[in-house]
Parts: sequence; structure tokens; C-alpha cells
Amino acid sequence: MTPPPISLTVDAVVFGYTVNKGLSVLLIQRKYAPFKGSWALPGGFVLENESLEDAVERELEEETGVKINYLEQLYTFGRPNRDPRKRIVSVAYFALVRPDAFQLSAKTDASDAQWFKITELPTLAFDHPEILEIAIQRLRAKVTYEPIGFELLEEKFPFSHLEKLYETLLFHTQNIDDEIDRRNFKKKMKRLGILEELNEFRKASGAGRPARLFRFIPEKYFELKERGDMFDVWV
Amino acid sequence: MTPPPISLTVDAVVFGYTVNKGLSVLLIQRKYAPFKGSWALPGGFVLENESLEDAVERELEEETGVKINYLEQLYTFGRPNRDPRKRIVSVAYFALVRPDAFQLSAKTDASDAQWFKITELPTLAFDHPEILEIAIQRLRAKVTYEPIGFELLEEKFPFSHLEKLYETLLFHTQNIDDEIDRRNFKKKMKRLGILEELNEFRKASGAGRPARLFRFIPEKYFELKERGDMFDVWV
DNA sequence: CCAAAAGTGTTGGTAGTACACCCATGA
DNA sequence: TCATGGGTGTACTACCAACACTTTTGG
Repeated sequence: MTPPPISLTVDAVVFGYTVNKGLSVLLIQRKYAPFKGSWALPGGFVLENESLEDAVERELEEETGVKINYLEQLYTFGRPNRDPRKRIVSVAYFALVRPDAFQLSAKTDASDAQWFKITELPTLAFDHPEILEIAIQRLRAKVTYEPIGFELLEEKFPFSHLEKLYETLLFHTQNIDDEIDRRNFKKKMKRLGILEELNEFRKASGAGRPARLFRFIPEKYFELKERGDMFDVWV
Repeated sequence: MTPPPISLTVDAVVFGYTVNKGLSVLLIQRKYAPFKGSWALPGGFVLENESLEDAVERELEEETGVKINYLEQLYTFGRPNRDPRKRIVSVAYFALVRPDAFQLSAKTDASDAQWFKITELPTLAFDHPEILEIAIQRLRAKVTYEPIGFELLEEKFPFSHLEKLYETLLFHTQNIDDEIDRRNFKKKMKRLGILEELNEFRKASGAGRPARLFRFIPEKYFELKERGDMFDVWV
């Protein structure tokens, strides 16, 4: 029983977020056929002695130099003709980076890797549009029951940033033009008890009252989770 | 750039359920080393021109003859030494079968495949204990927000069967000895509006008042889902 | 003093939880 | 007639949704 020659790759959907730019995804430009010149998700072959996660981190380092903050397996794509050359099965991951990792490292050639707002995407190679779509769905669903949104924010953030992030993820990724009620959202988040209210304020960026900064407390969340108390923020 | 020789398999965690036997999983006994004689999840190599799902269905047919009712990709396991012989990455699926598919087809040699209650599992080969554990977690989580529980019941069922199924999945898989309040559970399910109350009753199986039968209405559920109304049954 | 962003409470509706008795059948 | 399982309603609490004005700052 000889196993058939199927190649295994990993691909990463890396999300970044800032209040101004909204949700963005990291893409690389392909240098070779097929899809030469097209934009694609970063990724590549898994080496014989590395785990899938190691492969993702290695490829991201090689191709983009970006420092990721959260990594989770997304789905495995194995349709027979998803790559025109030969049979390739790809394990897709999704990753989150903080705003400060948002600009690409100097060594990355700007023509190689670039951030794209998810509202202004180029045409993607292979079945990457499908992978990206599934990643967005997963991210959207997941922020409502696990506090992974914090992995996209700075460590200390004003409440309004958290609120805008949820607005973006829950509504703008679906072309819904809706807003979150600030008071209700704050009540819910406070009730969860996973935020620490700091005695620091954001120096105003322009006009407006300076905002108090908050911090996510992972320990509190793990406590909740152990007790089986569910996070639940579907605004 | 030659891709490394990594083999790709699929494995299936097939769940069955009856009120009497509780939640069970379908295992096969290995005929060859490594782990010769041990029990393992059914599965095998993906062929060059079949999709991952086709591979699962083919292997299940070959190894167990069981007819599955629901299939969903679970997770991909790729730790470098999970198979002692060589690098094998496995895409795990989880499947649900109805009670009538519960007995194995005649052609299956009983020594090959067998159902095991999840409370009375044998030692499993490879990293299959981990895969099974993750499958159970997924099933438990998923019944609270999608109506996949119905895929484990007969088409027409008394309410108490649904209730016992949820008790089993939500509590007994975690060694919690708890019960669902019949009245509250029924209220919740009725409010969802995805059940049809039939004018048929179950002929008593022993003593007791005959129970009205119900049917799950997939169409109603799709309607709900389209409208974004969330299923939500964490008893 | 005006514009911009942050902060804050109340009310009404709805869903969740806890809880106990009667009904129909087979033995 | 008894044992078994099926069927039903109410009261309390907690969360959700809707909603508008005041405060602090920069220009």
C-alpha cells in the first residue's frame, strides 16, 4: 500500500486592525506561475520534521517578517483541483497581530508583502478567496464567545477602540451599517469582569475628552472558562 | 523546491446514540503493526483524485459498512511523531449516524469494527484518544448552537429522547451528574419553532403514558439561520 | 464658544430558572 | 392499584434593548 503523492502546505490568513484602517489582511505577491503577479495568502510546504504550526510561523517569517500574536487552525482545503499543477492539500491557519506589528519589517520587500483592507481586496490566487471568506466568518463568530478581539488591540486601549473593533467585525464585515450602543456594550463588558480599568488616559488625538484606558485580564477569563461561565457578547 | 514526503490520511470519529446505550463511537481493530490488535478510529490514505470527504466515506464503507448521516471536518493532526513509522498528517472528521444504522452491516466482520460506549472505551492507537476527545468537545459545544443533535435521533422521536440526548451530551460526557428540567427544555425548544408536533404517539415500551412524537423541520431552521436568529440551547 | 469624543442611568420587555402535581398506560 | 414515564403553568430574577444629556478637551 503505497500512499499517493499528495503534497501538504500551510496557508495563513493574518489579520490586523487599527481604528483608522479597519480590518486588514496580509497578502504576498506571487513571483512565479501559476498566478504570477497575483496576490495570495502567505504559506508554503510543510517540512518533514516540523509541526504544522512551526511551518506557518516559518513561512510567515520568511515571506513577511510579521510577528504574530495569536494562531489557530482554521480548516483544511483538499479539493482535488484546487492547485492547477498537482494535488496539494493545504491546512489553513488564521492569525492575529497587534497594531504595532502592523508595519512590515524592513527586510521585507514592499512589493512582496502588503496589508489590504478587507473592503479593498485584490483578486486572489487559487481558492484563497474561499479561505479568506471562511477565516472572516470564523473571526466574526469567535469574538462573540471568546475574547480573541483583544489580540488585535494594543495592550492598553480606550473603550471606544474595543467598541469600534466589534462594530467592524460584527457589522462591517457583512456590509451591515449598524452601530453598537456604547452604554449597553460597556455594561456587558464590565459585567464579564475581564477588563481592568486603568488610571491612565489617552492623550487626546485631536479634540475630545481624553479616554480612560483599559486592559484585558487573561487570568480572569481563564477563571470564568474553568467555571464553565460562558463569554457572550453578541451585541 | 521538492516537497517533502509527507503522507495524508483521513480519520473519522463516528458517533451513534440510543437512549439505552448512550453515546457510542465506532472503532476498528488494527490487523497490522504498529498497534496490531489495538482499537483505532476508522480511516486511511487519501487517494490522488478524491476529495477528503470522499476519502472518509470510502474508508468508512470499506472498513465498517456504516451509513453516515452527517459529516463535518474536525481538525487536522500533524505532530511530527504521531505515527511511529513515518510522517503522516491526518485530517479528522466527525460523523453522526442514526440509530437504525447502528448495527453493522453483515459483511463487516464483527472482529473488525465495533461500537463502544464512550464511557467504556478500550485503549486507542496513535493519538486517537486526543482526536476522540476533541470530537466529543466539538459535538458537545455544537449541539448548543446548531441542531445537529437531530442527526443522532430517529426521524420521529418522543420529546424525552431529545431531552436525554442533551443530558448525555452536555453532562454525562463531562461526568457531571445533572438533569435537564423537562418543562423548561420543552419551552425553549418550542420557542425555537423548529419542531413539528405530530399526531402520532409512541406505543409504550413497557409502562407509562404513550409519548407524542416530534419531527425536526430543517426548513424552519434554515429560515432562522438566514435571518441571523441564533439557536441557543445551553440548558 | 464650538466641535469632537467620552462618560453615565433608567425603564420595559423577554427569556431563564426553579419548582410539583396530574395523566395515561402496562403489569 | 401501583409503577412508570408523559404532560403541563407560575412566579422570580436577570439580562437585553432602547434611549439623551453632560463632561472634558482642542481649536
